[in-house]
Amino acid sequence: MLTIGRLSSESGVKVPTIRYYEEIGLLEEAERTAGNQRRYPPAALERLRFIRHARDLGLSLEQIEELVELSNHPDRSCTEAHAIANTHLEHVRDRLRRLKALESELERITASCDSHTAGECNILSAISDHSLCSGEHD
Amino acid sequence: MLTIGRLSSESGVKVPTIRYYEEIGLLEEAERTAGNQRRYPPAALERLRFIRHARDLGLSLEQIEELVELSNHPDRSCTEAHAIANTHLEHVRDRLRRLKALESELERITASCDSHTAGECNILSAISDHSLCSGEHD
DNA sequence: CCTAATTGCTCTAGTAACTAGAGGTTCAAG
DNA sequence: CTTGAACCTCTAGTTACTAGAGCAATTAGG
Repeated sequence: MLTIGRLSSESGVKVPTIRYYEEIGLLEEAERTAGNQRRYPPAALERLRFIRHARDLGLSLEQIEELVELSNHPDRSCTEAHAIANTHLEHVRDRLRRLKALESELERITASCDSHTAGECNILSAISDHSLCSGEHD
Repeated sequence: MLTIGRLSSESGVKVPTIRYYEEIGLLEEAERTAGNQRRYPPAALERLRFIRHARDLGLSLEQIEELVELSNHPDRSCTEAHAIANTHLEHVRDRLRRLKALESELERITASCDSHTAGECNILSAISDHSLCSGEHD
């Protein structure tokens, strides 16, 4: 059985975050010692690592909850898992596209100014003026 | 003088958001009619468009506040504006890098599964298993 | 001039995903 | 048995809004 601190250091998820996950029902409630402290079975570490990685991948807690549910029922179709992953991939690609447009625009903006007083600073006017943007962003 | 609704539709910023901006001091307090409704001078539209565009560029309200401050003092050095824009550009490039790593990983994950039950679904195990990731992400 | 529809007002509370801090308790080592 | 680290609960704060309740003002049509 692991303490919450141990679970935290092994999973890379902070202690208050673990308690938070329990609170919102993403993590099963832990057993308690006589003194009311949480003790976790090794399986909790697996689960937390799963959650952690999925978070790193950018999935929302809601999506993760669905995946956790799914892995609790190994007999169910994994179509949902595919759907979640694919939807997310679409999302990521979309963000990539918009970030690239953004990068060019910021490059243009920062390159456009070589003055030294705010009054003639092109950065300020470039930010005001959306019409100069080449592509659309966000 | 513009009503808040007009200001909203011309700027693309929603009405409650405009009130929120006023509340946090990002936008000057508007004049009021005898009946307590806000009325805005055309300059408010300029300002809101600036804010809107800066938000679209991904700047935080805090950063925007600095820029607004700066443009209120045209005599001051614009070094700060450069710093803000450059820092943000760095941020964007960083996110771009990580999103690309993410894209490859998601591609790998979704391509890896052709089963139909959650029990043998590679998506679920791939998400558990960070060690398969090629690059680091987030 | 009156009425109805639209737009406006304030206030509270909710969202995501945590994080920070207060104030107190339990545990493990020496 | 004492001490100090780790634990507990609870409240409130973060960012940038959004939603809704309940009511007041404005504007267009008749």
